Amino acid sequence: MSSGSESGPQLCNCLALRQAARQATQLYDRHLAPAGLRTTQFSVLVNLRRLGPMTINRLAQEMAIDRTTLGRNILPLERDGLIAISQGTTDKRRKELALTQEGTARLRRAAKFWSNAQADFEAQFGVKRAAALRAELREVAVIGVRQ
Amino acid sequence: MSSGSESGPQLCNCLALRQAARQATQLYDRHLAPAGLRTTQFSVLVNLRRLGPMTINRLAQEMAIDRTTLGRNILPLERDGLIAISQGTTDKRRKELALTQEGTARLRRAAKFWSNAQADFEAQFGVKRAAALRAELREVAVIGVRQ
DNA sequence: TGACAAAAGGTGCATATGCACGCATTGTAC
DNA sequence: GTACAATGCGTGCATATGCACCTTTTGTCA
Repeated sequence: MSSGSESGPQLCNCLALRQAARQATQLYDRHLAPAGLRTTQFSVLVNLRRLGPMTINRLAQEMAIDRTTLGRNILPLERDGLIAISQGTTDKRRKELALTQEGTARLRRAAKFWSNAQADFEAQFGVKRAAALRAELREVAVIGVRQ
Repeated sequence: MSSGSESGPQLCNCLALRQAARQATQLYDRHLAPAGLRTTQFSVLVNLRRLGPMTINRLAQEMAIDRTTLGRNILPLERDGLIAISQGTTDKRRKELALTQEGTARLRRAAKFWSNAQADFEAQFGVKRAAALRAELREVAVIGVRQ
């Protein structure tokens, strides 16, 4: 190959996405640390509050994450009493995830830190620029859904 | 908060980045699978070919990845004989990573699949649009470096 | 109703990620 | 030359990620 993978200025879309995601995750995680939550955990709680109780499959679809990954991500949250997992009544296969009171409280505390992280990010990257970036990233996420 | 984390259209930059990175990773990994390489592993090999033999710290810095993460990522590559790890002569702390012949061969095989992945991605997202996105993502990665 | 497809979820395996902490080696100053 | 900082790397711990494969439970249709 004359090599399409030479990468001074990073030609691989996937790599560029992963690097950026790693850096952003570190930034947000640092901010969220005082609340005892990781970025992923925070987003699980946020989505449960936003959409109400629901099953693992549904939430996974909502978060564009693999079902089995989410199934494991929620375990620490249950262990810490932030969410409750109950078996479905009509459909015994289902497991309903619901935010607990403690989870709600933790989420409230964490929200402040998340805002700080978001502000930190956007102070460096630009508010409008970030909004535009998110719009593009949404399109990228959709690509995956179609596969 | 009146809630900055409501996320129909995803307001969290970090989450947007992670979701997009996950989807892209799945796409690229599917394409690279026949070569027996993950996206991360492919990029390690690419960087070693591009920059020549070097230490873990140096490569980690080059790839904008945590040193300890990279230290573990290279283990499967060494196990499979794609890279060689040798102790430094002048400085005994150092470990030099180098592409082996087998690694070079594997990389050559994988390059084709990577091109397919890249083409697949850009056919859906747009070539110029992808280039613009990468440029923005590079800026995001730089934010992390400054912390 | 009995066979079979479809859906919800779990598990094993392998890798990816990074923080806190520790160990050995090297560089530096006095 | 010795104390001490700095550097290069490893480990323990916890979480994140997803594929292949499996079990249980529902839905469907003849």
